[in-house]
Amino acid sequence: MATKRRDIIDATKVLLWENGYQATSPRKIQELSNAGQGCFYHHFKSKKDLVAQTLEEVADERIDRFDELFGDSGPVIERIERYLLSPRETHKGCRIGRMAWDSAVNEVELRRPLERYFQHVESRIVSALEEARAAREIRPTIPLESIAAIAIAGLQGAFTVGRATQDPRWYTRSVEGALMAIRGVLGEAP
Amino acid sequence: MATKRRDIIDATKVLLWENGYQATSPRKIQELSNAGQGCFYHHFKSKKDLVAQTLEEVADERIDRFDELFGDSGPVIERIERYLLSPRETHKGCRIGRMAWDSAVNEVELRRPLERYFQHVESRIVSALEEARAAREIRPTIPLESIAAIAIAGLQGAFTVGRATQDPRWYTRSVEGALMAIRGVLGEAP
DNA sequence: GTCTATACCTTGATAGAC
DNA sequence: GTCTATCAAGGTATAGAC
Repeated sequence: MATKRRDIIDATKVLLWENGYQATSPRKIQELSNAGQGCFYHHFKSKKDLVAQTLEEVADERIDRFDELFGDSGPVIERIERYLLSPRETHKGCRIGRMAWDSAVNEVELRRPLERYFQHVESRIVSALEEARAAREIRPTIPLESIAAIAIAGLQGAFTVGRATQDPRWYTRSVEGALMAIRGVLGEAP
Repeated sequence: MATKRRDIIDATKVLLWENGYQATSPRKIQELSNAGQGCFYHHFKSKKDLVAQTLEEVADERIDRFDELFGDSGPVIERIERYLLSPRETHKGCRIGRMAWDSAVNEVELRRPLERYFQHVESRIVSALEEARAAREIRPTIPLESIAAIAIAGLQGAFTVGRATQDPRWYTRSVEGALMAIRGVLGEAP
């Protein structure tokens, strides 16, 4: 271990996902990473600075994970399915979307990774739909941006109702509903 | 003004919606409602107790508001439209769903009103769809519970991405996408 | 680069006067 | 029912030794 900078960021990732921005204190991060006060403030000039750097890493990771799931070929409905149906810790929610409901979202530096993530996912889904349409694989009955929006918001909303009710069936029903709806608007293959 | 109890609850509603549970301190509530420490703890035995009572009221209000929008007759798609397209303060989100991303959700007493709200909305939408199907107004191609789930999760997710990006277009696109998808699976009127 | 000590503020709650 | 005074604990950050 060259330096504790990495341990501090890793501990922050855990706590952010578990408890959000506001409830993640420097002290708790220090305890989890076994770093002292001085060490912490040597590497990061403030809690906000640390979290900004951490969220950029998290966005990178989640973007990579999305790309891995979504792939770059195959029937578009299957690609969307892999994104929506991949196993999740449903009660914890999306590492990125979760941050929208914290004071984190009020700071530009903390919001930027969230924008970047959603922008990426949206544009990848839309591109895939465009290719499928060009290849006559689908005959969508509504705008492609709307289809992507259903997938993305459907998943994020599934997390919200799942957490509010603490009942994973609400999550499942929402995600599967979104998927069925998307199938419905993709149109018949010729 | 007989007692300050009401002012305290009203101030709590404002602050909860604005900042969530964790960031809403007894002190800030006291300032906004012009009540002292003693007064506060005379009426409520703790912050959690106050918030539990406040959230029950908020759930009642939002349920009433939903019923008002959704109505009890007319084409079911129009009723769902009124729910999804009613004007909102999109950057603040749903007074109820918002609480799912706060430590509030870890306490049974605080979670109960959230469950009650979502349960109500879900069962009303499903009933309306059942009636419409019985009346041959619609020929749904997917389960009615799934349709309701798209509406509910679509709206909640729209709030999340809208807040994460701070761009109301994401909200609009998501809500309208959900609506188009629902139209797509309702089937043709005979 | 890492540690301990320290400082100052906010939080959530209690005590006791009026 | 309402007020002010007070408190212990934790949040965020700085100072200075090693």
